[in-house]
Amino acid sequence: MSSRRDAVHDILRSSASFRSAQDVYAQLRSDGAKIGLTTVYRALQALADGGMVDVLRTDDGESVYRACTTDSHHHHLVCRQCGSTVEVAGPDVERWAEAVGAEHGFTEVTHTVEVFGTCAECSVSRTSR
Amino acid sequence: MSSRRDAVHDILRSSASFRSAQDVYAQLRSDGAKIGLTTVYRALQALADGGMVDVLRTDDGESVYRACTTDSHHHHLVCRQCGSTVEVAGPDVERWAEAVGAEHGFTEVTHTVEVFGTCAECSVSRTSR
DNA sequence: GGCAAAATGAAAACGGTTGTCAAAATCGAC
DNA sequence: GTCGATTTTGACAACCGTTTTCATTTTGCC
Ligand SMILES: [Zn+2]
Ligand SMILES: [Zn+2]
Ligand SMILES: [Zn+2]
Ligand SMILES: [Zn+2]
Repeated sequence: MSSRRDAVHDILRSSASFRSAQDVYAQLRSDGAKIGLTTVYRALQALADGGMVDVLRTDDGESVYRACTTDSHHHHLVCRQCGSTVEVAGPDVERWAEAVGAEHGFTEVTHTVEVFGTCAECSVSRTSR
Repeated sequence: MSSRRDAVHDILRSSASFRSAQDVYAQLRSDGAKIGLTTVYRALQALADGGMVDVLRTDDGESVYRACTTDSHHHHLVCRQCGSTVEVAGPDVERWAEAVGAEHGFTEVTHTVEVFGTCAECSVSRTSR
């Protein structure tokens, strides 16, 4: 179908970290791909809508995308420096969120949970500097 | 000190839901206050920096602020419809986040956790429509 | 009062994202 | 293959929340 969408998807699949639209666009262009920024935005949106990629917002309001390997519900442990990400499961957290919602009479309860830190690699390069 | 900052703070303290800068600005103006939008942004920023108010980002990228009553670390259960918010504690979640970080060699671990749902009141008005 | 420092706000700039719309690629008959 | 209809594309403009700028006003202090 859409080779451009596949190209965008491929970039994400080959990256361990969350990537922004402009980021993906820049890499595609430097890889020689003939694609416009608008199309990258549309592709990412479509992939996110279809549940093919995960999205989250950075502190400075940028949307970043990642092709996670786990199909089931999960969360992320993200390195603040290098952006490398580990998918993590938290059954206790899932239950806790549901319970908290129910306890206060809330329905259709969802949650956003992200964990940030400095990964081992970045810790080393920082302390050894 | 700053009477404008207090005015902004007061608006937040008198509201149970998270409010945006423009939102607070509109209310202050309609209350007859003589204040500029820039000052509202600055006041909210200062309050957030000083830990006087909590901030979170909505799905559409807007920063919203709330003067929480709890001084200690907590999270929020937010109604998707009316925005009314309950402060919730989750000791288990705190421990889980720390553990997950440590398990993967991450240091300086922080987390963002928010629970969303439809509050009891909004559920009623929805079903009875 | 007089003066330096801080606060204020109107307007412009910013930056990520979305809308527009005409051109290009793709599809589906014939 | 041709030709028209449909979809996709992308340069550019518009959008919108937020930040910066900078001249003016207010505040704190003597
Ligand atoms: Zn790292
Ligand atoms: Zn979860
Ligand atoms: Zn509600
Ligand atoms: Zn917490």
